[in-house]
Amino acid sequence: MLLTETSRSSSPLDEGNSFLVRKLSHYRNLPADELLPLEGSLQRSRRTTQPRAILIEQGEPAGEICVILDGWAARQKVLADGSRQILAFHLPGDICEFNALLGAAADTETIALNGVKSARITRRLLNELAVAAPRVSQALWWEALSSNAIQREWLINIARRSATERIAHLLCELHSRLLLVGLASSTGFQLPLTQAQLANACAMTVEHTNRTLRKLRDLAGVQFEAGSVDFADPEAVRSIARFNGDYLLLKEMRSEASSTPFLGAS
Amino acid sequence: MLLTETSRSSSPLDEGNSFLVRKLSHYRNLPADELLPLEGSLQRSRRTTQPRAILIEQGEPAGEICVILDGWAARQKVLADGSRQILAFHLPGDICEFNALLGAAADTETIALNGVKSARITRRLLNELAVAAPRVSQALWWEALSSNAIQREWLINIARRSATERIAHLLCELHSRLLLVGLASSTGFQLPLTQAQLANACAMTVEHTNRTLRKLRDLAGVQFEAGSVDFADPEAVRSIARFNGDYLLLKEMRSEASSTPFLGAS
DNA sequence: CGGCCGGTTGAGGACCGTCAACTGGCGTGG
DNA sequence: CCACGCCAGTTGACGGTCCTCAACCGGCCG
Repeated sequence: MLLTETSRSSSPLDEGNSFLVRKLSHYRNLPADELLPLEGSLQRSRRTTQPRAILIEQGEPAGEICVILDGWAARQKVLADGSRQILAFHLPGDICEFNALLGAAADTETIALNGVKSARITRRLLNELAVAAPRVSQALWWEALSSNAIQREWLINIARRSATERIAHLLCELHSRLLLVGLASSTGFQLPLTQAQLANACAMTVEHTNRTLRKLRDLAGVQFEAGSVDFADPEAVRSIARFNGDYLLLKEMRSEASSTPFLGAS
Repeated sequence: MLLTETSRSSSPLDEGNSFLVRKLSHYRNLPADELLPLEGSLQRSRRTTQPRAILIEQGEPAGEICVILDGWAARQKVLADGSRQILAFHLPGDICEFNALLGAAADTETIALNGVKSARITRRLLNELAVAAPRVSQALWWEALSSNAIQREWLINIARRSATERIAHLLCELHSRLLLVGLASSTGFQLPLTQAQLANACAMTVEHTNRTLRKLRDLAGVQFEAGSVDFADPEAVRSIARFNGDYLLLKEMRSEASSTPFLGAS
């Protein structure tokens, strides 16, 4: 069965923070006392964004990063002709706009795909975590690496794979990422995307995406309905996609990787 | 005329460091005394790599980053079938594998395209710079942002542009980046790439790349010969590519962007 | 000399985009 | 209440961009 946020939050304070914490804990063992400052801060900076509304505006020099507590977001670039290209999907537990920490204006915009609950991590908090919670700090930066690796894999997806492989690969990636935070079963997950958004992310037309989805259903029994996906045979889908999830960097960090990146107040 | 490294190095100590320093100085005004530790370190860690040889091996958990002092490199991912996809070109003054700082094993390999002179920046040096040379440290991290932005733009290039636009856009990007370090004239630059490498980076076949280059020559007078490119009409090429270089983040950093990222020793 | 590599050209076809039309669901407003 | 419009999804016909396969050229080097 598919887990939802509310069905698994244990305490009021914990509510909504757990996806990020759960993911970070996969990277590294994190003692509870190190997690408290992060969890508290996320709790205090919660906000809600409506579907289709802008979560992070282009040109916004934030100086803080955005954590998706619940819901899906998409990072996209607005092109000269007004069209948009989706560059990344942000799922619960993901961190958006790591580069905002340097004070750079975002050259992309991030929109909410469905109702999104988010929170912010300030530069100051990151500084404090680097000293007071080095393991948490490391895990956060590991997350940034993972995010870059996903960006690179998207390039490969579009550059080298056929339409069928491409869609299948994206679905496998989303499945793996959602599994990590407990938002997928072994054979399916909630997918709050229209075919147009799926098409955009895969650099295809809507029509061809539609036909490709049909093909995936015929080939591997992939079911799309009512905002959810079900893999009748997950291994078949991964095989079609030639999916290898190593790039997600999900395997545990070597703990002797003793660098603790943090931001110093200047 | 095209400038070469040797023709513009002023002092022996300065030799080969100047491309990085020149680029960083575009981001931010850097006092000479802050630059000394960086320049000295680069000087001490110089190494040379032969054409086609591996500069950074896949799986290598470096803990230090690599600076291209001279020559071109390519970051590429080896796929399951043994083929490779080029993800980025690294030009003189560029920094490779920023993620290596966290101790992550590289999931890509970086090869030298021609003879490459490189140097390393250790985590320890970055820590010291963050304290002793905050402006240099900021500029280095700004460079990392620029590198990520280029990665995103490559996705857009492959996702949304036709073959002609795609090649033209890549050429415009390389031109802008080389101009920044003084390695291009207003109408051309040295291009140490085979058509096969150009094709790979643009996700096209060699044959179609060849025909596209011919088309670019017919449309905009772009000349390819003997490892160099000449734009008869640079503005025409940019127009074909719909090139807008804002994503390169070349405009000067706001100096009130007062975050000083650095790595703390743990 | 022969082999290899990079570049070039041609013919044919596949994959995917374009254009067009139609469906069903949903909310709005007459 | 139904009419209407809009949006997401679906299907078909057609065409173009780009890939595949094949061949050839010139330069370089052993």
